[in-house]
Amino acid sequence: MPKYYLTTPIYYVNARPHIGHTYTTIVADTIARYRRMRGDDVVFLTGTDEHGQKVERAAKSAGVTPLQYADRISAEYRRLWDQLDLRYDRFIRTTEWRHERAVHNLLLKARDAGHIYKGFYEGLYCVSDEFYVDEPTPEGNCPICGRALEKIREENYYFKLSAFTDRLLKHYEDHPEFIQPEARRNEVLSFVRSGLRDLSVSRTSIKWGIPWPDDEKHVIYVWYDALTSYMSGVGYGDDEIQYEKVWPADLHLIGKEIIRFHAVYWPAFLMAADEPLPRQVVAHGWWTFEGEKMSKSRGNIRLAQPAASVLGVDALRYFLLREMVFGQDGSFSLDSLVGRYNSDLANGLGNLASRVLTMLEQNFGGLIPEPPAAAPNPFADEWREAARAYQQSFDAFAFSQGLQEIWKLVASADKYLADTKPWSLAADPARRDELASVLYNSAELLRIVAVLAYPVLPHSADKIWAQLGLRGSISSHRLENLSWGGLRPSDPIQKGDAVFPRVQKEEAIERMEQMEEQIRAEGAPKPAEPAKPGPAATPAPAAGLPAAAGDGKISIDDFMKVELRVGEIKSAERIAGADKILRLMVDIGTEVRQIVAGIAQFYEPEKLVGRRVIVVVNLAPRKLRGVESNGMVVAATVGPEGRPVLAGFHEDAPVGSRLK
RNA sequence: GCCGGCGUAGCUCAGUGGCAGAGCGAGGGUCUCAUAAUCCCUAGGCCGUGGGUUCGAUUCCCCCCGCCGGCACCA
Repeated sequence: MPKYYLTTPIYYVNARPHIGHTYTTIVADTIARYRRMRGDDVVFLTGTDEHGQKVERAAKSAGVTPLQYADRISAEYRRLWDQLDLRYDRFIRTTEWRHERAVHNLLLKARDAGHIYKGFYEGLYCVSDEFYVDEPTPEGNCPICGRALEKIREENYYFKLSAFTDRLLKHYEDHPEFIQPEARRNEVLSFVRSGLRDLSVSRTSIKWGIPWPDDEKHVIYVWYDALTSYMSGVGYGDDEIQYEKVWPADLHLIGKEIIRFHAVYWPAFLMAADEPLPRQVVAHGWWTFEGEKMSKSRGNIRLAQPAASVLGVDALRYFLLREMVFGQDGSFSLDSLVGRYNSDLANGLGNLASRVLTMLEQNFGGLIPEPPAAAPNPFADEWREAARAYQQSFDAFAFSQGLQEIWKLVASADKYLADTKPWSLAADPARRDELASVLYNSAELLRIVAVLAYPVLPHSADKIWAQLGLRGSISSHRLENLSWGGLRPSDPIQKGDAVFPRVQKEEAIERMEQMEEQIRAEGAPKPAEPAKPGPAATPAPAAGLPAAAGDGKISIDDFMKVELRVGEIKSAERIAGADKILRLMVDIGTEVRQIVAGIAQFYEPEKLVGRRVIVVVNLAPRKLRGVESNGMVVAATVGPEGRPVLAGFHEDAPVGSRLK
């Protein structure tokens, strides 16, 4: 039996689960169920990523330890997966001991092979300003205070990512299926081709993480830590027998925002440690809500529970898989959710089951009829063709297409009934055989539909299965054994309630909205907002400078180091080759400064002239797009896209005045 | 700015060098087994704009417009 090991991302515990996490996990669950029906020995891993600064901060503001905080959110994820009956086989938490050991294992292998080096941030440092200086004055002094600079070295461990450029490219070349879909693959390709820089894989500024082996000042980079959970979750460094059996992963299912970590860094980390690479990384798109990006700051994040509880888990699964063209972005709206439910599930599959079962009850006393031996099977070719196309689609993650194939069979069954009119046949005792044949064929096609739909509609398929009087679990059915004639004549059916009762649209939507409100209000742990708006799922990979430590408070002296002055914009123009930045000439009283500001997408240059702004005048100069910037214009950062809003005054403030 | 993708019926999307398709929605009709379900008929859509290649282009090429993504750039 071939094994199939698939993973969802290890979800970051700085936020509660929403429809995006749920979508990924539902897709994974569907693939797992589908693969089992194909006869694979499936291992399905999910879990939580619990280290890093954001968790540290969120815990602090919640007044608990990071681990307590992580415990809480991690449990919430598991509770939700259980509620939705998502049947993962393994759940890994990055705070588990076995995981920590695995990370050390992998890291040491890479280090022993010479792919990790103790690097140093090397540069100039101003002791009095406590500031790393990128660009000193021409005399080699501090641009802020003018004092002499010291050369310093800040310890950091680096991973030799640059050395893997060629091997990665070759791997992509040799395994075109490694990154899916195609568009994502191209993006990764062009990213890698543009050249890779070594990656800092340790931090000294963060405490909440896995300590660096034999150097406890450092904590291991969160992504190195998180990605390794795909291995620690199946025994790496702990249960080698299991690990050997399960690894490498056959599929890492992820969202498109974390493709780089999975398609570039992760394979490089594995190459460095000489471990086998995963077979496939598949990135899906994002759900928008009624056309808008979902984000916390917009308050339009959709939770899964309302849909699941009003329409049923299967309805949610069906919608998510049917509505999104896999790989592209999809639009989630309650209106189309209920629309799909009523038209495809209630009127389609549910109604078909209902009419077939009723006629079996009325005409054959609730027993499967014996079709006459000579009766032809009108669906003989059709169902095979549909099953084939369905498999082809599901193998390619084209769930929407695969579902359409199944629904063609539902439509065929409905049409068949309309054509053969079993209710008329029933009126004529001489046509009893015909009636038996028609109802048998319809019920049998329904059985096949139930089997094919099982991975997406596990509960409903099981229900239909039982209603048809079939025994055992539909999940143990193997697709390769699927054949016509599974219903045994004389077996009793069990017509029960409708599988998908039709709902009144407005009412259903209202109930879901109320429920969402309620869940929100109940306020499970309210994680602290991240410092910057935007997708919170992706910790910045930048190998930047350590952030200020401490309790977050600064002294007035610290603040006074920042020299803010009133400036007036004398001119503003766009910079060729840069669509986000403007070149401003700003009068700050003593001089006119050239300042580059990232506001080009929101301000017309012409309208800025004459405007009074607040300028940080003692910032180290920096070149942007080849243009030197001597200072910074202060602006608020607003909304999910981080729109800048320039700070200004309501009363007259002379140019050059200092702010404090 | 560089790289890539997209722009087809009200909506969501298929599709091909040679009469433009599906599902949903909407309109009309029908059966009555069924969950006011089913089934049948109905969309006359400049296949984004302009140009080129071709006997012929929605499908190939170029320009433009619009939208989306990746990268660089938001001191």
